[in-house]
Amino acid sequence: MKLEDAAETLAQLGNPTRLEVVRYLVKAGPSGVPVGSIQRQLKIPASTLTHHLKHLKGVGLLMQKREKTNLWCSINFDRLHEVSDFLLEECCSFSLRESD
Amino acid sequence: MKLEDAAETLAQLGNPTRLEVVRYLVKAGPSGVPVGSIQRQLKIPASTLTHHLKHLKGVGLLMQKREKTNLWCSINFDRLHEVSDFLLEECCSFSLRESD
DNA sequence: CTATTATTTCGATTATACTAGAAATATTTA
DNA sequence: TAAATATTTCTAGTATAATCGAAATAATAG
Repeated sequence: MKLEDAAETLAQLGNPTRLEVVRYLVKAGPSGVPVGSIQRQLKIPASTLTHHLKHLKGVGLLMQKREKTNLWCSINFDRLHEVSDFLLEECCSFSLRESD
Repeated sequence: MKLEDAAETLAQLGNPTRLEVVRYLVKAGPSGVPVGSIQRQLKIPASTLTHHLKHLKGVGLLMQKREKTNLWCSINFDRLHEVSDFLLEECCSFSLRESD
């Protein structure tokens, strides 16, 4: 994962509202949840939510699938792992080398 | 780790320049590196760098220690782990439950 | 004290993000 | 077609962040 991509993804996760959405989607599991449910549960105005979902989708953290009138949202777990891996790979190599 | 704190820390990591600094500090290891070295190596203007270091320090990712005229900077590995753990703890619980 | 090197503060510019109400669009059901 | 529900677009106000040059402030060495 390139630094720029990691930074962009981290930046998107860095907004409290979006991180809350991400956490909610994670709890919802792989099957996901409709936009409207997120909106009602987290009490986020619809237009604000759409805006944030667009951001999450933009960095590949969000997957969407339409079913009838509902748009189901689910987290891209792989992508989430990529980001945490970026931090861990880059950062853990030295954590056991206290001798330096 | 509270969601707000995690979000704030992720946001700070979400700036390309800061993430580059973090990566550089990680490579430098626990002993750290002076501000001036970061500045010259990554070619970041001094005032810009100070600004970003303040941000990193603000969320506890950066530790500083003065030695003579040099201010040595090092990464707080524990804090870095807290953030990645936040993502992993909140996010991995469902990654094995594809049956939902 | 003076010079040198290191780092920070100040100030200003520019850009981008967050938020949400109102209106528009889409999709299904009756 | 009309009504109901779901989601998005439009628009705009407000706030905050990124950037960096110039000047100011340490801190040490000579």
